[in-house]
Amino acid sequence: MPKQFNENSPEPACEFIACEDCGLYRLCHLASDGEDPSLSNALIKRRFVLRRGEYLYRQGDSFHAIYAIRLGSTKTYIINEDGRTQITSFHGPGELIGLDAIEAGYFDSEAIALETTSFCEIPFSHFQELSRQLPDLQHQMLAIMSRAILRGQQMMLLLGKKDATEKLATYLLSLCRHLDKDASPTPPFKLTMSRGDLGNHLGLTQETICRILTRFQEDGIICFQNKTIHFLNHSRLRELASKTRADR
Amino acid sequence: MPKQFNENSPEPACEFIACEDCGLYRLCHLASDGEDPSLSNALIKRRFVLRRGEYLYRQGDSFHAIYAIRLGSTKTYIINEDGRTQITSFHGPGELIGLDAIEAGYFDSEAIALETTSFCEIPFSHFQELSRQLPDLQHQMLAIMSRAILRGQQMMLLLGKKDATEKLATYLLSLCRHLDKDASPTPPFKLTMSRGDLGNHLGLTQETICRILTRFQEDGIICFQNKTIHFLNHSRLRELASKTRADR
DNA sequence: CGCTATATTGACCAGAGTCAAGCTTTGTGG
DNA sequence: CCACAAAGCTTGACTCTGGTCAATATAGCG
Repeated sequence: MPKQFNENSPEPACEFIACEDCGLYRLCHLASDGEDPSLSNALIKRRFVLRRGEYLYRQGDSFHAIYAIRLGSTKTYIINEDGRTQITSFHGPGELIGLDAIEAGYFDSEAIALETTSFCEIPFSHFQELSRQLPDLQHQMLAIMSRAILRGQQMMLLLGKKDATEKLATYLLSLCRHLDKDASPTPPFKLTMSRGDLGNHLGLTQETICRILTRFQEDGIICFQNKTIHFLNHSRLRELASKTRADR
Repeated sequence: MPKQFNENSPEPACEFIACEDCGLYRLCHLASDGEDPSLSNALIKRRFVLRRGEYLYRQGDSFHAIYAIRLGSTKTYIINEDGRTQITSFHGPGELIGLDAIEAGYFDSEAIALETTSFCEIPFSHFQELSRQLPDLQHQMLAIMSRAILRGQQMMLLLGKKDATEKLATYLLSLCRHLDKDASPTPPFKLTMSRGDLGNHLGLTQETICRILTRFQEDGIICFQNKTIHFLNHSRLRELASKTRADR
């Protein structure tokens, strides 16, 4: 039950991601900047908000739109026949969700808001119509999907070849990329997912996540208090993310 | 150094995959069946053959084409900073290779022939030109990439949540899908990759692969002799591929 | 202000990795 | 065509990382 998002709501607009920083920007920009000004805003149908725990879509839902996060975060996971789940990605502002359902026409995965989260919805039919007029739009979409495939491959490497310490260090580093570079120590960062979710995503248990976070803190690499985390030593984290040693 | 493939070579043509069974079919078919007959064969630039161990492309090579396998098999892998590799997929007849390089414009992965392998090459520029005239071509490409993303997600589930037995059973089952359904026992199937490669792909060691293959044979599920394998009990394999038990 | 979900920490254990030895297959050159 | 080398496969013994189970502690929520 997504409720319509009110542009004039009391929520602080400044925290929303700027369109220029959105993964959709090159799509939207092409559309609104095209030769025909009537294309303006043709891509985005609506914006809406979900609260923590609400589903963006569920397994079996039919696919008709892709989504971009304006503010907030989600987790996306697939479900095995026996009920086990694998969180395939966490998404934050500017990231796209739903690309995996284009072929089948329905979702095999589920997406849930981890906190109050605001989305842009791009109906796939809008995208298809527009892209007949703007071939570059097509290319941008291919680029976006190509990037999603690359991310999947990096995830396979992490899950298949890294030990627990490397996994967590790698993930924490990927969070830093979104933050101000180089700044060390960084401003506080909020982990919106639970330890269990983080473990699930990385192929570990929540207990292992706890233990390693504690160790990183003892070693002065991070400083955390529940969900809030400071990164104190980026370069050490980078070393830990891929220890040099013989190939397995 | 790919050598030009000779259509009139003495190799048995019957073993090549039929175009109708190729992952590219819907692309090629659209192109050669379009309203403008001059589009015929505009997609495929050439066909060529690689021998075992020869590279289709290497890390850093610039991207200009995607490839379809006509006959044979390849492995594709990515390389971590520390030199560890993760085989992200094995490809057989009808499958597409190179989709991960579209965004960057160069390959971050490498692809190697596991045996003598014959390819169709589709220059990406051909595809882009044609797709301006045939919007359906674009949609087919999105579908193909969407499927690649799904495969990646299934791989994450396998690597992150399954134990060694389940991993191998799942992989063996995926091989069966390509074979004649239901037939049990199936005709002999050739594993073209080494035990080490198979282990690498599944997040295991070659020793573990050996031990589990031996166990499967003792249990009458498969029968193998070196690289040749017969599937004797599909349903048991299906049970092993996802043991019912509590979610981790 | 209690209740529930989440997080932390410890003790113990098992699955898969490592190391090592021997075997088989494949490929090469004489 | 054979001999030898190299690569790949198999099996066993042992180790160790990270999972499991369990007991608190803490945070967030109504």
